Amino acid sequence: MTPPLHLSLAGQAVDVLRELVLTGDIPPGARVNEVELAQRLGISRGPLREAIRHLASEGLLVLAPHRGASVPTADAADVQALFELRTALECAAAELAASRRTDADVVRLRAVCEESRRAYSAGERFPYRLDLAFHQALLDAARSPRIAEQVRLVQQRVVLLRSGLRDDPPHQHASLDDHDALVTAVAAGDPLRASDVMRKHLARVCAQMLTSLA
Amino acid sequence: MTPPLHLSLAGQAVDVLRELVLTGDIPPGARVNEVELAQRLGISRGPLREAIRHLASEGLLVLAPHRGASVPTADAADVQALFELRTALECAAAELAASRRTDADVVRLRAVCEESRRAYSAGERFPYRLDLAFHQALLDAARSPRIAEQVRLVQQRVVLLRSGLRDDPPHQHASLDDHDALVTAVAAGDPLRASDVMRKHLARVCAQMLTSLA
DNA sequence: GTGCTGCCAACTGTCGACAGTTAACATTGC
DNA sequence: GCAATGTTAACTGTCGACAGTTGGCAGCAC
Repeated sequence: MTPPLHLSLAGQAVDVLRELVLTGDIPPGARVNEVELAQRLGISRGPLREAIRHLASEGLLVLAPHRGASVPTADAADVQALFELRTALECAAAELAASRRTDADVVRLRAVCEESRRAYSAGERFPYRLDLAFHQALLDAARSPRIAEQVRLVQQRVVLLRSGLRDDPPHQHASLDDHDALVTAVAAGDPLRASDVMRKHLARVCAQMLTSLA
Repeated sequence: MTPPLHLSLAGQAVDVLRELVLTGDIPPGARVNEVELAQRLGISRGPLREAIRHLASEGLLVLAPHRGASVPTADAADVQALFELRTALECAAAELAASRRTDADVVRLRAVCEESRRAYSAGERFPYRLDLAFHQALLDAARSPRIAEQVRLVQQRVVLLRSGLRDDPPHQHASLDDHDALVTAVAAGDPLRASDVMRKHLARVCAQMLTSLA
């Protein structure tokens, strides 16, 4: 049922390598050996190099001349800069979502929120998977393909940052409330409030990430 | 005086090819023949392919499997989506600039505005070069490297769109006023107004671009 | 004349090998 | 012992060639 979206070896290598980086299989700071990884993937260096350059353009790898690629490590300034970008994008998305949402969008957002609360009440931690699902649902409601694409890339970098953090934070309840408030603002068609709630939500997430970093 | 920032052939090819696309030397819709262009640049296909993929990641080329790269053509929906992204980014940049600007930033912004008015009064049209310089100065004042990087990429796409448009628009005086209003808001340290002015400015530019397209 | 079928040229995707550079190690002089 | 220097191994940057696919063209049937 899942058609091989990428027929080319380079395309497949992008997917595999992205997973290797995001799961921490290749940890931040580690370097990528082209010949070794090419053998491991059973392909030649050509397609692998294209995959490496592609992931570098997504920010999942950094390139140094004659020194190859490595997984980036982030300091506090990087986190702040990244969240400034994320805030710009997702606040705009929240505004647009509040302006353009359909009933189906609201239903979907509410469903994700409820599932999140169920999972949280069930004693488990707030699954990050559902957090991503919520933000994705909001992006769908915004109907702005380019903003959605950029948010996807930024979220990927955030996932990479999280992979370096071991302790899951205690702010999950606040995030659940933020999401609910966001849905309320979007459902009410209130772009300003949606943007404002999103801004505060991301400020909290960013602050928590900065403390986890230190 | 211009140090070869990219020693590698691939890096040089990126610069050359980017210029070929942005100047319209390779017009929108045209396809890129790897062997032919490689010979023309005096390099092999390997580095050129890397350059092509890089520009594709910047949105200056689109790739079709087994059909190579071509310069993208944009319709009204593309322009709108692009300007939604640009608005999200530059409004955030305007906000940050209003919060973080130094006296030197304000001086620089005012200088660019005055030079623009001088050039406009001199009978010439408002040089697009100075428009870019203004937005660049604003980004410098915002001090958000990731937002600045993304704006740079979006502006590049806008330049590509403009290359397909022959008639320069009559809204230049309005843009000059917008820029002045923006500087005033930034100098006053008023993020909300800066963002609002920027939003309206970009809405005007976008609308004008859409009419030029039709 | 029209539609289909098979061939063909052109181009992209991929590979293996060579050349150049970097960084680490060993060596030498002090 | 320490610093500077020569050496070497490993890795990246680059190249030319082969294989597979795509789209167009000619030829044939109708």
